[in-house]
Amino acid sequence: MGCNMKDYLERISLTLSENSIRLIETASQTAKNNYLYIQEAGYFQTRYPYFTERQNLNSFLLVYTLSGNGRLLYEEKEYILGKGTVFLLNCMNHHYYESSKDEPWEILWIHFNGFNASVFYEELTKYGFGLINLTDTFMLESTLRRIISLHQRKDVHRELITNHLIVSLLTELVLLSMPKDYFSYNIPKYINLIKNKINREYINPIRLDDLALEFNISKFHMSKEFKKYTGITINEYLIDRRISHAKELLKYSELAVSEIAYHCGINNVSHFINLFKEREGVTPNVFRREWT
DNA sequence: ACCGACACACCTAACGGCAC
DNA sequence: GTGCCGTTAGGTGTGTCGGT
Repeated sequence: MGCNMKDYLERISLTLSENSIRLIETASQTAKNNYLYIQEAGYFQTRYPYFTERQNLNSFLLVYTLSGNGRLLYEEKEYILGKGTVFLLNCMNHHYYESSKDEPWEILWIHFNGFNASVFYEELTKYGFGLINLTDTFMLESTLRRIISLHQRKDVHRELITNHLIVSLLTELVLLSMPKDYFSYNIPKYINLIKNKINREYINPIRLDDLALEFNISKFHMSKEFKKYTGITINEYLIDRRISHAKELLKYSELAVSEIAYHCGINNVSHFINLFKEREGVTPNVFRREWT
């Protein structure tokens, strides 16, 4: 091995209690190609001088503190790990964590990887890396224990179930880590009013200038805020609504494509076909044939 | 919270292809 | 030929970045 940046680094001091558990797994090819899968998992009761330092390991590490205190260094910042905190690391990045000197540090942890694992990590760190503090830790703790138990028992279906468990666990964490702004109670009123208007009136032409005028707000600001709180642009929302209605008419009516376009507020057939194909991958008629 | 500028997605119009 | 579906090119409205 050379000495370039890609080199794997690991320094460890394992100071563990006797009832600690470390499971090392070898996932099947199916799991590696299609699932989120466990590489290692365990329950550690650690005490000083327990520590781990690593870099360039192709794995994600989730650690949940059951009790005691730990310390984490990641992306040049220090974090104190108390009871109930969770963190998720990309082990390619340099990281160091250790048990505190004062009291034992008790943790549940999983090293995982797999299809789209990085998507969850990126989603979770979209607004920067941080510890996650849970008010209700029951789901997380029981899920981690169940994953460990599945692998201890060598359960026949462990890979499939573990995939499901990791996905739902990460989904929960992503939702919890979202900034408060993204929850409904902080959404400006006019965002929902715009949505309602589009839902009611998508058959008519709807222009940004008119919306801005109606809600007495700058067009630019309105566009930006709508995208921020809904994840899509106003026009995209409008088109989604129209295409959804079109799909319903294609499936459950005998109307011609040109008629359907008109009924959905798109007064130009060719444009309707373009939009439909772009979103559904097939033209309206092909879609109709596939569904009837 | 608002605005200017610019890239680009959207929309329109014109037209080609196909079935009848 | 006629009607309907689908493609394409070019003008225009929209989204977004960066600034106030």
